This record gives sequence, C-alpha cells and structure tokens, in this order.
Amino acid sequence: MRIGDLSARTGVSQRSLRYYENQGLLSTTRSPGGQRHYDEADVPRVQEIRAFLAAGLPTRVIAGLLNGLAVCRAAPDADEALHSWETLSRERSRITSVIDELVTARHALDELLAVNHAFLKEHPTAR
DNA sequence: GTTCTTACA
DNA sequence: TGTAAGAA
Repeated sequence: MRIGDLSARTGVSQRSLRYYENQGLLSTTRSPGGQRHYDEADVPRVQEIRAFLAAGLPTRVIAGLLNGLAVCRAAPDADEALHSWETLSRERSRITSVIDELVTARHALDELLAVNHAFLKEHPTAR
C-alpha cells in the first residue's frame, strides 16, 4: 500500500510516517517512481511506534527496541535473542517506574484537589 | 490525483 | 509536526 493508505489506516500523518522512516523506525520499498510501498505488517508496527512514542521513548531507543523485537520474533531461542530479550525487559522495567511516578504525581494532585474542594465547601462565596 | 523532497513557521 | 512549493 502507499503512504496515503497507511496514513488513513493508522491515523498517523504522512509527514510522520516519512519521519519515522528517516529515524530508522520504518523500512519501505520504493516503486520505480520513488513512491514508498508498505505492507500489511507495517500497520501494527506503526501502532507500536505510536505507543512507544507516547511512552516518552526517543526515536533512537525505539529503533533499537523494534529491532530487538524483530530478532526475538525471528529466532526466540537464538543466542542473539537473549540480549534483545534483556534489553526489552530492561525497558519494561523503566516504563513501569515511569508509571509509578505518574501514579504518585496523580495522588499528589488528588490531595490538592481535595483540599481545594474542602475550602470551597467552607467558603461558598469565595468563588 | 497522489507522492516526493526541501525548507520554513 | 503542519504546510507550501515545484517536480515526478
């Protein structure tokens, strides 16, 4: 499929898709005229890229993760897959830490909101 | 009509 | 990342 199709199917702009390719996150095949061609597997791949990007990972890291993912899928029991597996596992831990920090931040905000709510309850005219 | 590259806001 | 410009 062409870039317009992939864009429509993933909701990701053509601009971003070209950018992902430049960052080494996506590989494409070119038609004689120079047009990019994507295959079905690129749809879920773009979805993964979006998820990692949303998780705050820099494109450089994502490129490495995606490769590791490919390696593990190709030969789950190969030697090379072990290193990739560890890298992926490490990244999972990092993301878990970030989530924990976000949850903590949310708790803090909840408390501030609770205090503010209590204040307004005491002084209805304050607002 | 769709996509490509390059460049600018 | 959006958008514009000019070529393919």
